[in-house]
Amino acid sequence: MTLTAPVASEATSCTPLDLSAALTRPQAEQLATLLKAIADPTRLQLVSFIQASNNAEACVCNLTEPLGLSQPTISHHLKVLTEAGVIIREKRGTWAWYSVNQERWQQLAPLLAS
Amino acid sequence: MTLTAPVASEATSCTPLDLSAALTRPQAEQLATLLKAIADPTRLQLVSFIQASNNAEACVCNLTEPLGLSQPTISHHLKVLTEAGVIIREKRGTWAWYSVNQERWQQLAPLLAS
DNA sequence: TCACTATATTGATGTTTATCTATATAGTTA
DNA sequence: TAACTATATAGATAAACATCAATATAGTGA
Repeated sequence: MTLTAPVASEATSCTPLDLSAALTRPQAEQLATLLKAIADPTRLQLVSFIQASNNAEACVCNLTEPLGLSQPTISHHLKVLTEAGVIIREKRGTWAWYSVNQERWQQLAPLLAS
Repeated sequence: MTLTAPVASEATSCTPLDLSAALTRPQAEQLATLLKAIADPTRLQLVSFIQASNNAEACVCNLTEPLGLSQPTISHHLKVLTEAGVIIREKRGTWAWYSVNQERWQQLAPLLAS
């Protein structure tokens, strides 16, 4: 004889939550994708460095040296940020100029204040 | 006319950026730690579920079923969120009640709207 | 005390990710 | 054309992480 499974209506057990106002899985996944893109110290510095540069744009070679990482690693991080829509890539000649998507970045401003 | 070089003043190498206004490494690491805590769809839903519950607090057993994950996994995620200061843990009897750190959560509001 | 319940911790496993070196691609200029 | 430069991609590796089953801890009540 096996033990009885927990009864759903048991008085002392947990009441189901009303989740009609909560984040759905797709919503949570989409938001997590954006947050993952910036949840890395190197990528946060990359965006900050681009923002702090002269015309609010920078190329890969500007960013490699101050971060002390290899060029492919910087390119990789910039790709992640670009695909998340946090920064924008514009090719001019052999250079790739990156600028900050201000609308997206402004959404993150409240978090940066802490 | 010839194609635009990067900037007339610099022919070959990149001009160093002025990073005096940019995020320092320790600042970036601290912020990344907070962002990592919420950059996960399950943890975003956990916070949202707690927020949506009756007194804006929930215990582990409330959260296990709607997420379809094991109890140890939920406890693990709640620990990550607690250590990041996103939620607050209060033990009452055998139950552990979790509530949202409203100040932190409000900083996310602009992102939730997008 | 003992049994039951709620939650936390441990240890293992498969997946993701940050990083490198090596190489490829593409634009510029001789 | 070839050489040079800036950037991207491929492949490998080690670390971090999400998850589970099993177990430990701690509170409650008979």
